[in-house]
Amino acid sequence: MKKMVEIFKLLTDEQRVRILMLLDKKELSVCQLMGIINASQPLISRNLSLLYKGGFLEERRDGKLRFYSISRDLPGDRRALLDLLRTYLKKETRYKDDLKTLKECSRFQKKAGKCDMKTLKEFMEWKRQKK
Amino acid sequence: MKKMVEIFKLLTDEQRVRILMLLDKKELSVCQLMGIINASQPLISRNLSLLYKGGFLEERRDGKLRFYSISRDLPGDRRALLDLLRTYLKKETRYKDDLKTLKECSRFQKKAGKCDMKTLKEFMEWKRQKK
DNA sequence: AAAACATATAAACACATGTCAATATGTTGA
DNA sequence: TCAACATATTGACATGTGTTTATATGTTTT
Repeated sequence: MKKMVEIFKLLTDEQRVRILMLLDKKELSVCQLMGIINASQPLISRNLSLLYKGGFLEERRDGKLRFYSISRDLPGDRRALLDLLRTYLKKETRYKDDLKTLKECSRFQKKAGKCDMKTLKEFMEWKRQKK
Repeated sequence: MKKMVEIFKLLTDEQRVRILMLLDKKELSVCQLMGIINASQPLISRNLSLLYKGGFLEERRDGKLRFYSISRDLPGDRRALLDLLRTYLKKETRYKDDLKTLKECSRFQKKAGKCDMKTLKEFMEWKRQKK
């Protein structure tokens, strides 16, 4: 029961939920998440670490980059929570906007042929100007 | 999305989850919950109030007593969360113990023919000695 | 080996939350 | 109306959590 409560605590932060829903679509690196969510690197790292320790994520290292994705053998309760989130966030602006930004970011990177911080900063700049 | 996060916050406290799972079985008054959960009255009241404001509960007044129960028109997300909790807490000791205590408490009250604090205190005492 | 880079971790602070003690509200019965 | 009772609310305090700044780790490139 305490375990369950600890899991809920992880979902108590909007940014963590956003990260989860983004990773639910696609494996992403820290700097990609920074670009999409527009938050500081330590904060993203910290929240990833918490979600990781909570059994939601798995990690893959590729050179300097670390990619995070939803764990392939996600425990049942966490799987159910993800399903629930997907269902009930579907219509929310913030959720839809994030998925849109994710696509834009992927396209931007493909064009640049890179996945480094400089490219991501450029993306963030481009995104900011679009408004 | 913020709304969803607020709902999770309610499930971040073990006592609130216990209350929810008890009410999931049966309508209960504040003093009954006190007896079963063995916590102070202000604390139970506060947590009931939070769950109520969060759309989980409905209230019925009968004289001095206030009975709480799971809202009959529970929003979908909260309904889904309750289902999830029921499923994944089923095997937990704390959950099973609480349900057992609930039954004992109901029996004790039926025998006493009352639902007042004095009776509940007696129940708590009886329960404590049984150990 | 050194410099540049991506990410993680630690320290410090502000802010939110849980809990208890005290008090208020509202109902029942004498 | 008053006393007894069930419940709600408030104020105060300790503890927990999110965020930022600064620093550490580990990898790649030159």
